[in-house]
Amino acid sequence: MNDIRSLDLNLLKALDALLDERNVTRAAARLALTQPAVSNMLNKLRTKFNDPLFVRAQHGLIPTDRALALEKPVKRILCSINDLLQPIDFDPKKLQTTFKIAANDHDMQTIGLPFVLTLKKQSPLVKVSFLSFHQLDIHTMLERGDLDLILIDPVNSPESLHSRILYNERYVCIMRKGHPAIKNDAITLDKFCEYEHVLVSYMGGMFEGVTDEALAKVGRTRNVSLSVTSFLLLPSILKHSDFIAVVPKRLTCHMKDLAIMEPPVNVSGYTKIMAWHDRTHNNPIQQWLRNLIYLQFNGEKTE
DNA sequence: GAACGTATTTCGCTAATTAC
DNA sequence: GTAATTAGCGAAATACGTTC
Repeated sequence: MNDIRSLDLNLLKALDALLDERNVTRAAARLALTQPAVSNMLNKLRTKFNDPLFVRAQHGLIPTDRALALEKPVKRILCSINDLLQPIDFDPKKLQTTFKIAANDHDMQTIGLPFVLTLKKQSPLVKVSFLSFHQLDIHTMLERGDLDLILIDPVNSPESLHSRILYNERYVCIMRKGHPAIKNDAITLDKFCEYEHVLVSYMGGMFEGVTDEALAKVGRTRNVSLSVTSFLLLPSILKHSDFIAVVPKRLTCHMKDLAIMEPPVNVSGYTKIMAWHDRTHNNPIQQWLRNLIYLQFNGEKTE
């Protein structure tokens, strides 16, 4: 009988895992079953949907059009069921879970650190895993539940995600205290362009950024002679050299022993958002997590 | 109707086989 | 060689009949 009475939800979980993994062995590992058990479930799914669903390839399985058509509805159904099973009221003190958040290095420091300190006071049993999102397939990881949340710029965020603005940021200029370019606790545009700069390029190898765009507008250039992949390297570089850097203002909270001043050119700031998948949109624990992060920067709960 | 025993079904395992 | 499928098995769950 091909109706809901004969449908085993575990078969949908198996189908979901098979669609993600395209491999019976890996799907079985994910479901904590043996490979033949999942092969058997696949056979039942084939009967249920009257379609082969997957055809064998040299390495793993290739989904049929029918299987691909089922992919999104199945994920949506499993997500809804998962939400149904979440407690309406939960006690943060007893909550035992791991939140997985992707962010760049300076967001881990400026957003992640204060968030974790607050979180641990409210939920001592919770674990947090920060992942550097560069070179990650963010959307797939969010869809599969390998990530809960990303901290990102709106321009780089996939459109299909839900998002919320955390804060607007502006840039400041930093260099070592006693730097020869400093005069009256400020720096002139000429001095700014005269000295060598260090720039952070997460993918590596870039020597131009928003500051160069701002300088170009006023017909000037600067000399970026050092490119690094992490903001965390900047303090030690700047302390022991005459390099200048332009960095997000929030980052300088952790750089008290450096000289911080307004850049002599109007560098556009940016907006930082958190983004999440529809899968977790209505999950009360995830909503609580998002509010906790939001409250780090904004006083009022609105979600 | 409750309790019990037996038959049947379902599920997941290991091992062997088959397909790519 | 790797990965999927099949066969056969045991354990657990479920269905059903019998007894009180």
